[in-house]
Amino acid sequence: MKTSYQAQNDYYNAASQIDICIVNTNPSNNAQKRNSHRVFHRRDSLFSVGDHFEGIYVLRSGSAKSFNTSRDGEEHITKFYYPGDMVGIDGFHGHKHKQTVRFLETSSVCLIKESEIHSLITTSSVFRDGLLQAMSHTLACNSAMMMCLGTYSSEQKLAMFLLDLSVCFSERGLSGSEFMLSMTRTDIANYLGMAIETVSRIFASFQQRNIIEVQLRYLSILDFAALNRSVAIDICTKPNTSLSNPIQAKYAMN
Amino acid sequence: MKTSYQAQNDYYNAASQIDICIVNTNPSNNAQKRNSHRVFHRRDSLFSVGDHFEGIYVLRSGSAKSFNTSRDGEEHITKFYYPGDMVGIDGFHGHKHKQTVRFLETSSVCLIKESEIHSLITTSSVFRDGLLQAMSHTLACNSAMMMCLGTYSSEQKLAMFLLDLSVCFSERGLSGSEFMLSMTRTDIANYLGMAIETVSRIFASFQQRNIIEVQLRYLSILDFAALNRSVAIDICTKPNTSLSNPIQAKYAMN
DNA sequence: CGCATCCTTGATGTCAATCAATCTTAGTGG
DNA sequence: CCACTAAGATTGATTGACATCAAGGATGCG
Repeated sequence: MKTSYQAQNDYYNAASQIDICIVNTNPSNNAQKRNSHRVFHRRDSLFSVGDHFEGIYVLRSGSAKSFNTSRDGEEHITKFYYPGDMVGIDGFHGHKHKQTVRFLETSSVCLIKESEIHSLITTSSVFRDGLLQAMSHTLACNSAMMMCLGTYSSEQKLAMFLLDLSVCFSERGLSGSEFMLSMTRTDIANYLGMAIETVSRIFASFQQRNIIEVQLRYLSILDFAALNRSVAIDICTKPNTSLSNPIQAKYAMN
Repeated sequence: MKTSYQAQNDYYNAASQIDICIVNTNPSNNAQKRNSHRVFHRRDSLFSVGDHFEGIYVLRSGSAKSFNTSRDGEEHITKFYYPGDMVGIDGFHGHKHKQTVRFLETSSVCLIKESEIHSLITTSSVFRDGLLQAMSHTLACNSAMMMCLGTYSSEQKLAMFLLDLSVCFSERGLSGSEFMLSMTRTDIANYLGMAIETVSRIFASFQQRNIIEVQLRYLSILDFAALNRSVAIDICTKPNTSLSNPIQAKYAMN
């Protein structure tokens, strides 16, 4: 199956707030900035639990995951990162990173050193607002994720995951309906707090119902409305309520 | 059953970073500060989803919960707040609050207006560091919570919840082994993503095993080690592994 | 090619949600 | 003060969603 789709997670003119800030406020030291760029490969770690905090990283290309480790050595993925995302904010507290960040593919990052952050915060109101808003936004996302983990069924979790990914790619100027998953099924399962077999089964179920088309890492969303419905009302369990409730589109349908 | 225990969640000389910051950096406008204090009662809302963001609140006494609402009207509690906690950081993004904060008992809060925040950030490095660290710490807590919701069994969730509460009260100068729960069973269940009946059953089970003593809102932890073990290795399901793994105490035992 | 990683699919077991009934506590008004 | 009500909490019985166990197929790299 050779479908034409865009290469994923390439460098793009990152329109993230933080990125804009740096460019706007510090046009002079672009050379210095470029020096702080670094390239990593799949399975490389950007930093690990306990590592000294140097500053915030901005992901320029590729993708990554962050996870923390429980006492018994189990890992739990808390977030996937895509170009433009800030990575490593968790390190301000105690100057140590609380989780590990590992790349899912060849990626490049740019470091904003802590000293830079402090000076930018005081000198640039754009940067300050950007940082506060980014953090604030992250907190809101975390809340949504907690709700998802705590109350959604496996099918709802996966539907939400796909819709979120879709939005994520759309925001980055890529197709929101056809993309490559840069993470394994194991990663997805871990992230959503379910068994890998369940992920597989629900993907199969979605495919059978013509909601998605999935072939290993390649994924295409065929029926956004169905996914949306699935998040609002679990398809399998309560078919009776699906008629009484109007479909509320949380996500734009492309 | 009339046991002597401290009144909970009273005003205390809040030692939170943010609090210290304000006092240290703005000793002049204490009068003004006091004007921004407000008192609320049980079931009152500090703000609701969509409300305009005015600034960050610091909880001075009492307790509160924050929750967001899904499309079908279901609520999900994302956090409980105790004196010294910052409330409302989620509002920076878009100047609107993304969740509702509601009080669990009579409480008082102090507002740090957005304009104040901006000026404090630029003028006071103590405040700046405090804010960044507090946010960073919150992110780390969120990660831990996600891990809990995603991978822990109900018993582990509840054990962790109790231990976290214990630490929370200890940090605030109250007893970490004997305290009042200011939230209902329903709130606890909602927060941990489980059924209220399960909460009740596990409380009963803990009590039977002499791990805790619980009488409605009153709770006393008798066996910290057991709770710790429970978090590390689920007591019921895998008794065979409990011998091979040494007990690693995440929480200090009081 | 051969090995390791990743993914899929079926059979079985179990944890916890749900349903249902009862009891307790707290709040209200006569 | 006590009846009355509503909210909160407990306990038991049943069911279902999902994890686990087990086996096999696909993919990709050295």
